[in-house]
Amino acid sequence: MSPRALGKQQQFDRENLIMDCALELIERDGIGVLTMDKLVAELPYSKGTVYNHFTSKEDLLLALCNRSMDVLATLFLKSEAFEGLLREKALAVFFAYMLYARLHPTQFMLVITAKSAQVTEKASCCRTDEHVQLESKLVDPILRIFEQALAEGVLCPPPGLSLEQLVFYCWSLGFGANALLLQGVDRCTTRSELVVEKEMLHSSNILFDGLGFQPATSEFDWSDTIQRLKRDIFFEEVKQLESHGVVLAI
Amino acid sequence: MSPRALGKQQQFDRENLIMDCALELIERDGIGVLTMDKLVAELPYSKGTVYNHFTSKEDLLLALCNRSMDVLATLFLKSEAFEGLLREKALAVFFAYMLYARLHPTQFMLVITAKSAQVTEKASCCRTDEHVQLESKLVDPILRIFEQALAEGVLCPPPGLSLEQLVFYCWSLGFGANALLLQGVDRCTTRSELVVEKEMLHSSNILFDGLGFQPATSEFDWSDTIQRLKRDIFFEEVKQLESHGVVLAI
DNA sequence: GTCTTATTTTGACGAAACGTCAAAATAAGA
DNA sequence: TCTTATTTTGACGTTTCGTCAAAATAAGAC
Repeated sequence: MSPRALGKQQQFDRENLIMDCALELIERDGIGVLTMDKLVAELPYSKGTVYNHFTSKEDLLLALCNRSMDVLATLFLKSEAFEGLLREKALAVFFAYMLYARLHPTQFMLVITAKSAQVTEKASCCRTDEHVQLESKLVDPILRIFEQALAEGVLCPPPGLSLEQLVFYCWSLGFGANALLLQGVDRCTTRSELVVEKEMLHSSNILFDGLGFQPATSEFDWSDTIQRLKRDIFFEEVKQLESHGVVLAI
Repeated sequence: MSPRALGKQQQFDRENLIMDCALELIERDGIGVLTMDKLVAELPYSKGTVYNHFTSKEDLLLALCNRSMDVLATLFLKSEAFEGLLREKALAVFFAYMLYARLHPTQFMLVITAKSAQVTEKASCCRTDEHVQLESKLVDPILRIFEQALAEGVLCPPPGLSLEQLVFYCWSLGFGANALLLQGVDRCTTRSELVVEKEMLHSSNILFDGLGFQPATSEFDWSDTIQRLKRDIFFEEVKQLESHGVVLAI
């Protein structure tokens, strides 16, 4: 009597189409100007249909954020699978984070926006649940790398620090650096000469050295690691960046 | 014929009253629910008057953010004036940042909100100018501390890094740590056992060690510095925190 | 004390955006 | 072709933003 429901796949495709369109609008006009009415106007669906998929505008923003986090999680998994020393894998994660921030600046900023109470308060709870799960998915590869490094004895942090704490410091630095650099590129004089990719690597080197992650910066040729990352696992992403006119300074 | 204009002081007081009221509403109901109509309802002024002071809702939010940044800048200046080693002063800055984030969590989060394009796009330009100036005011004390440390030779960072870069790493880490910890306190399992004040200090120690800032963590009793900070220059702030039921874990 | 005039305050109003819901359209099976 | 479960539609009610003409205010002139 009732197999009249929409197929899962069809539903999924449509959600993605809506999100693509929303992202396009945000990239063109800025997030502040995004309007459900405008969105609907550019879509082959009506407002009611859009609201069938997303319970509110904020729900849509968080969905967009989640989709973006999933892309990042994939990059992190690739970093973990990179053939090399554990510290090289950890460096790869930072590199991946930087690549992601440069490739999808709008979506990176969206993560910050989506974290604000303004958004989370109004999003559907299944969407926020999904968000929490994705946070784990992001952190897990880093946790595993550090766990193994501790086990192998190549990571000798100051005593009294837990695994979670170590990962947290990395995450803080990575998030902070990306957030500050992407935001203020044109505005703040203090940052005028800072380039995302350079600072990301310098700061991760300093942090890893501070954590006693072997081999130390001075004992290894990290620029070679970067070249391998660019050539091997992140070839596609780097090419894509270059097609946008961005040539990495490293 | 025309000295009928409002006094500067009077204007200033009223702006502060409006901001106080807005902050109260935000702390009570969340930022997403803040409405100019509600704000006006709780104020002895009319909507037109409020719009005489703030060109838009976003302008008001940025003004609130700026006022808060000025409070933080004062704490940073106190840190710079702290009697002690340069690295102790630098530690004091981190400690001040943490104190501020704990004392005014709403306003700290507001800084993140205010950084989003959503807000900056719609704020008045004199307000955004003020914001840029305040960013400098915040960074300047840190710049001076590091500058002097370099001059005195107690700071020996890896070669090739500029003063600005060093300060930037500190800022990234401080911002990231505060932002992540304040946001996800109740949500993300990864952070469940992390306490703002502890992580702030651990992470700054690691960073400073990585930067070759003398004396190294292992050669000095930093907990004594913290005690002095709590007892001397930040006595008021710590007391205020305790009156809110927060006892620092350090 | 009253009049003039520059300035500020007011709140009703228009525009715009959000989200809803009754009615229309659709499509699968009887 | 008819029935019926489901989806789609877009007009509409509600809320919020920000404006602006009119009213109120206050300082000086006479």
